[in-house]
Amino acid sequence: MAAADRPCPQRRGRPRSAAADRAILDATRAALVDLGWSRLTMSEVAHRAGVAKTTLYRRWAAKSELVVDAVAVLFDELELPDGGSLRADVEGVVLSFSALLRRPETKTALMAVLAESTTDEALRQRIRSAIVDRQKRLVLAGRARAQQRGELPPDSSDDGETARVVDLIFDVIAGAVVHRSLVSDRPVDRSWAHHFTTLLLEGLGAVSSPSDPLPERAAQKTGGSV
Amino acid sequence: MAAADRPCPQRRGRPRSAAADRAILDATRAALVDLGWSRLTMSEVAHRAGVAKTTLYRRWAAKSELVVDAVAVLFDELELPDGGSLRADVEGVVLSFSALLRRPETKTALMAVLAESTTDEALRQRIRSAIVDRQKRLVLAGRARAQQRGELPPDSSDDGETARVVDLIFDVIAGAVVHRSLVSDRPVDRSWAHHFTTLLLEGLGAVSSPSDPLPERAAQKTGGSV
Amino acid sequence: MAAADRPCPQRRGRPRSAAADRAILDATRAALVDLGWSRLTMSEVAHRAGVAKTTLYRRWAAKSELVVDAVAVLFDELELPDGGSLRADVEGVVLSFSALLRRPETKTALMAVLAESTTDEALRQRIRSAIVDRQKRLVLAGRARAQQRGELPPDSSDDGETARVVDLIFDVIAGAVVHRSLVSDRPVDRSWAHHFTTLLLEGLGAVSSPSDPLPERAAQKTGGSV
Amino acid sequence: MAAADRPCPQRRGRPRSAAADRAILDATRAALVDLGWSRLTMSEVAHRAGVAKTTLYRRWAAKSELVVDAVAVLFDELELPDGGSLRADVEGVVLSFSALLRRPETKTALMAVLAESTTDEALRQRIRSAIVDRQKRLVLAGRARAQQRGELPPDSSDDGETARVVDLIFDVIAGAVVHRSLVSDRPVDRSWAHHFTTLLLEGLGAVSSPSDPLPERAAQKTGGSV
DNA sequence: TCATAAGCGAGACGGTACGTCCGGTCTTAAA
DNA sequence: TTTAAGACCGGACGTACCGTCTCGCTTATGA
Repeated sequence: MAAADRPCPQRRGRPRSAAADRAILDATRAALVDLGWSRLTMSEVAHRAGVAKTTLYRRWAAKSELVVDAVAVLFDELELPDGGSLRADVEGVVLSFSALLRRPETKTALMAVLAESTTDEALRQRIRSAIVDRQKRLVLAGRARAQQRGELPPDSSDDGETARVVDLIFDVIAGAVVHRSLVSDRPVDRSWAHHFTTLLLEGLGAVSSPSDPLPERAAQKTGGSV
Repeated sequence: MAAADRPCPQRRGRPRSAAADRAILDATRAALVDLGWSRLTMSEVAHRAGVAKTTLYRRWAAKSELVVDAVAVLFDELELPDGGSLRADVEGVVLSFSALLRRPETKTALMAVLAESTTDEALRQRIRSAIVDRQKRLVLAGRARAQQRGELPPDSSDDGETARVVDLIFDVIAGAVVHRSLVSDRPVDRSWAHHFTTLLLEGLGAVSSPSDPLPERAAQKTGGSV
Repeated sequence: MAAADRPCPQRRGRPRSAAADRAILDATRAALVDLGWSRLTMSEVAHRAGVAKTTLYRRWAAKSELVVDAVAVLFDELELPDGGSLRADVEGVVLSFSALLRRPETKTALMAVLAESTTDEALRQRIRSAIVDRQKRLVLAGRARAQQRGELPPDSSDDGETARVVDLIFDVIAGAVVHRSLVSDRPVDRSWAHHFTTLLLEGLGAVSSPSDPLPERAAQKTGGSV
Repeated sequence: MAAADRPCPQRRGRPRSAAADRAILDATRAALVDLGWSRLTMSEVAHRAGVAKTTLYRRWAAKSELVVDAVAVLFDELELPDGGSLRADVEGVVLSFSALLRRPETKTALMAVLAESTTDEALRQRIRSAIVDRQKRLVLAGRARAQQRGELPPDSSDDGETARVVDLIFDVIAGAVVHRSLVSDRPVDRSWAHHFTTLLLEGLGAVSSPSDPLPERAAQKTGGSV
């Protein structure tokens, strides 16, 4: 993203240092771990990266933009290994997403840049394109697999309809995990993931009745049917 | 909350001004609207409230604590009017919660103090006791009504089980609305509320099939059954 | 001078620290000695004085104003001990003025603030009122003594005439000493002072003829007559 | 001076552009007029000259050296037209020197480089050889003419004695004019030049008595004898 | 009743970080 | 090799807030 505004491969004068780019983003993540968002300063990042402040400001206009780029790559590491069933896939993504949110650099950074973005339209777009919208690929992948398995009906002919459903599921899964982790501040463990998945797949009735036992670990491995 | 640390009803010397308390909280909300979180300063609040900075710091140790108290009262204004059905109640709370999150003072403040709280245990507790946990009353009320109507089975004899379910539903509803509003940055309108409620009540299958039409306004008023 | 803008002895709020004033001016002089003008920084002065930069800027808007006030007091230490004759008085003031200009804090500061003042009218006035005009007292004192001794005719009845003459003598003496010391960069010693005084008192002819021997030290002590 | 460090008339590779030299010195003078010394930057000079900063630093190591070279040429333009008498010659040089000091590029530059030179021996020598010592030619010329006219006795056989007198007169004339112009900040006009010359030629007594009327313009043209 | 204790507005205090600017060096491609 | 362009590191700039402090003053008791 930092390099996105280079109009041509070689303009004139000395080109920007790619090593500096890397060092800055690494230093930003390290500083986030040590200091959190509010005590993170541009000076500190520059110092840790062995770079002058001007070099930093040449690339990123504000702390929030720098942090978005620094943590975006971590979200891209999320994957959706095939668990063999829709339930297993949902539980898997819930657990791996919550593991990501437990990392200090992501949890402090994510909420902070979102807060910043409420009064900064450009930042809002940057967050969505660099972090949020990219993760919908996980929902799309899980949905496609479930359709192949016959667990879900094939795509509607209406593309808008499909997008609406994907967005909805994305907001519900991501929102629930974020809220549990960072707002309610309680652990997203196998048990919670199981009950959440039940609610998602079967609705409120299924979790309100006392008949949703947490399966044995062995049982989970084979994957429960929907 | 500001007064919570008074050791006895009346110490000695001049008592603290209640008018100052009010003026400060009002000024904080107004400044949040105008400036957002990151440009909000203690000096600005003091100036707007017509109060010295010392008066402010005598009551709140940090910007984040002040803001928590200032916006907490707004969350307490959330209510759950009886919509006649579980579906109507859920849609109602979704829409009124999202309306609250559209207010500039809440949306900028909520994410910011949550971000702050990731590196501040005391603040985390303050947020939970002043804002988050209080809203579970809405889930409890809706659930009780639904049980009275027979839409949900009565409480399990296991209190832990009940708390688990209430927490889960709370995280799913609140998380989905917050994510939709502040992260995906898309509107929580009647249509979205309807589809979300369908997902919550009936599970993934119900929203994936093309048979979940948004009812007419009139139809919604009478409330759809589960 | 720094305190000159206090409208009343005690306005409101915490009064400014007189100790800080003193520490800053002392630190400025010390830093001038160690660093010279161009490497002198506000940060360095603040650090040496054990004072925050804000405290500095609250009193002085710019480095040049600070330095003017810091060195002005040194110029006020110049005195004109009665040497018994006009010649002795002139030689005395030449030597003590040149001694002052040999001090590193004055020689680096004086030219620098004068340079600054060429593009800053306010600074120009500050320099004149704080440093330059005050030294005319030396010319006035020497002139009065010489008149008492009968070495010079009494004041003209025309005040403008008197001021004109005083200004002229002041510019010639101060200018010659400054030029010799700082521009030509050669020493102002007893010998130079003697010949300069001869020129001043008797005119060009007296120094151009080879009949102006430097008197013995003993002879100078008793003071040569004009 | 800029070219003084060329080891041989034609090194190897592309020769330095003489046009760049001229453009840089012109730009320096122009920038001095517009900005004064302290706001003059190397970048600004480079930009105005249409030259890269490297080209500038290849020729001058520091701002002060560049400025010395840029203004030195202006001082070389001073001349001493024969006024017919020693008095006329002195008044003439006083007025033309003060006219030079009224130019913004000289007045701001001269004091600034002198200030800089108080902590920089190399610069001090550069200033003396490029600017100061060259002007003694004016004193020498005036003195020679006066000797030819019989207004002054012929040179002493002692060369040191002669140099001492020339230096003294130079410091007195230049110092007085600089001090009047830049320190006292008052005009060097015909009247001041007349009284100063009287003091220089006849000594203090001549200006202290009320008998030194400013001659009519016509009278001055013919030139008063000493 | 009046001393005492705490509150109050004001604003100076020592700090820290800001984002900008400049100095002087280095690295490109072109000449 | 020099040139123009411009990125690089370093560091000072002057400003803005932070949270604390020191003032003179006010307001309620409780001795």
